[in-house]
Amino acid sequence: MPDVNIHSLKALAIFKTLFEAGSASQAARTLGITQSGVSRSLSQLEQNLGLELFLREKNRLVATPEARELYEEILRLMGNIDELRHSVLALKEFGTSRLRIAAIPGLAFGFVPRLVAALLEDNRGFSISFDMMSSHDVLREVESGHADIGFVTLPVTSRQLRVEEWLTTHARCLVPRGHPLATRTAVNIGDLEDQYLVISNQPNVGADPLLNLATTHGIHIGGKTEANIGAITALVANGVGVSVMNPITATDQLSQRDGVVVLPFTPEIDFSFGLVYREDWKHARALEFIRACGRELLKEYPG
Amino acid sequence: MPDVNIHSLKALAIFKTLFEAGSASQAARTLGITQSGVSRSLSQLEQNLGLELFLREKNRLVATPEARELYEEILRLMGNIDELRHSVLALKEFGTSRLRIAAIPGLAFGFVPRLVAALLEDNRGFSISFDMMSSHDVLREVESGHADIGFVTLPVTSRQLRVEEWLTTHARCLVPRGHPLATRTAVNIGDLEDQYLVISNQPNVGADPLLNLATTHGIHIGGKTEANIGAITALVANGVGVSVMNPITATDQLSQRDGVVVLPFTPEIDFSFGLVYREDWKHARALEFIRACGRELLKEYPG
DNA sequence: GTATGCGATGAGTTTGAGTCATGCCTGATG
DNA sequence: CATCAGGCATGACTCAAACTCATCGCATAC
Repeated sequence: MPDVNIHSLKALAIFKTLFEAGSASQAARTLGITQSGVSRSLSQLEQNLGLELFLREKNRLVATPEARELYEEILRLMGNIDELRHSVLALKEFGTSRLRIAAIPGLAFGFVPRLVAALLEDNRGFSISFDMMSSHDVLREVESGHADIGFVTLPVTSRQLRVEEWLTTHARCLVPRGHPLATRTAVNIGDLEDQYLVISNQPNVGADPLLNLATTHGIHIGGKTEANIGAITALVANGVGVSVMNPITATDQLSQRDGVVVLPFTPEIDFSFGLVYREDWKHARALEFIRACGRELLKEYPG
Repeated sequence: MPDVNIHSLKALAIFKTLFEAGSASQAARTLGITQSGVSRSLSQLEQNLGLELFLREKNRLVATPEARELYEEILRLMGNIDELRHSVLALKEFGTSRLRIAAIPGLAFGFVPRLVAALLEDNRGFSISFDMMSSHDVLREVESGHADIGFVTLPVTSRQLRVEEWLTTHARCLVPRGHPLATRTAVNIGDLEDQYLVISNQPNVGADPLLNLATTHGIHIGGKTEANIGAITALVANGVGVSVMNPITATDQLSQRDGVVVLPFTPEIDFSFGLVYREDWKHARALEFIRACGRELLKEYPG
């Protein structure tokens, strides 16, 4: 029984051109080979597959329904090969074609998606997987090799990972438009006396820097709502309370939302985030590219 | 710049074996060629792709991370090629590798799925799409070429389509266990006097054969619920009423459901279903195979 | 009838995949 | 330390597959 051999893509490619061209002569011209080459390739392919692909009617080649279906299958395969080709290009250029990213929620709805878009714009060959998780889990994922790079808030401690600071800035105060504080040019911790606060629900509850700051300054707050960082601006916009958060996440979320005023906040609460990756990634050419994209991107953020 | 050529699958296959084997000599043994052939193929592939796939360390080949990624990509591609191979096999055997089926709801939850399973069991190369719709829409889909074959209740009229009767039988009466009629050995239309009926909600409301029969026999029914044919046995099982339906659909639905008794019904209400396909499909080898599968399947249904 | 375009095919040529023989290197062994 | 075994690279060669060339038969257009 003729085993369906697919030794040569060439025969498939010739068939594809032939099918598209409609005649062997035309296909030959397109391919830059002779008509006899096409004719031979076809008859050989037919023999190989055990399929009659073209009827020879009145000295013309007429595609059979089988040829039509095979053509579609081949189109699919060519697409797959194209993907492989793209992967190879990414592999050449960046040393990898697969980039698994883990990031904290504060960066996962704006900054990292934009970074991913920028990366893909330069090379469609990248196959990217992107997960959002807590800073601690980001470290674990990168350490264990389940992710290639991670974005975390600094400082972090990890013996195994390289840590690269990308940005250090200060937290801003988010105030609903119409709120008494909204007309100020800056907000001080003292202004938050008796204010209702919206804060991020971090895993370590006592670690919220704003609450700690309030405590050390003897400020009594009016109450607090903990929420996922992705929902905080929405809560602020709806007048639930005021919040203090890093300007990156704030900018990401406020780009489409009105009704929130962003003000400087004192005393300064440091916010620092960066990139982590395993030791064995230190030479990956992709890193340099990611850094460049990130630098470019950060310019678009205030501060 | 070296254009990433993927002329030969052979080189990729050799690389794959090499990667799996870990050494060129072993790969050569596996492939039944010589070590020098593998060595050449590799260095050529590396040149082609412009990638260093193996480091030559102390006279051993050591895979680079790039090689690892390429290997995974190649695995994927090989899988795709395998799919193509299967399609070709289906194409050889049945003249098609794609089968688009449209069927009426009464057959869509049991008979046709089982038929599809039987087809796939014989040849995994089939790519099947299956839709459920009204008998009228089935005809339209097949006529328009959106579906290759259709299953409908007969009789149908279509100038363009070939119609093939597969089974003619008589409708049965479905009675909830515990119902006064449940102990009978057969049910006559007269027995339905004052009974609550569950009937299929066909598009043409006045066309329900059971209701028509009742009318002509002067039978007064206690009431009726129209329901999707897929839900009728469930309604009967829960004591909503009795129903009369074709034995194929009944069997399909009752296989996992207790609480319903199926009885012969008089006078006989004919039920006939069959296959429709376009003229240009009359020679498709797949048809013969589908018929065989169908015949086999029908044996498992009662009478 | 002639010209043109298409496909098939026998004969000849080119190409490149694979083999053979060989050399180099390294790590194990006694 | 000497030897040996196993692994990779490479120059020279071989051979089959792929392609070209030349030519033929067939259909259609003018």
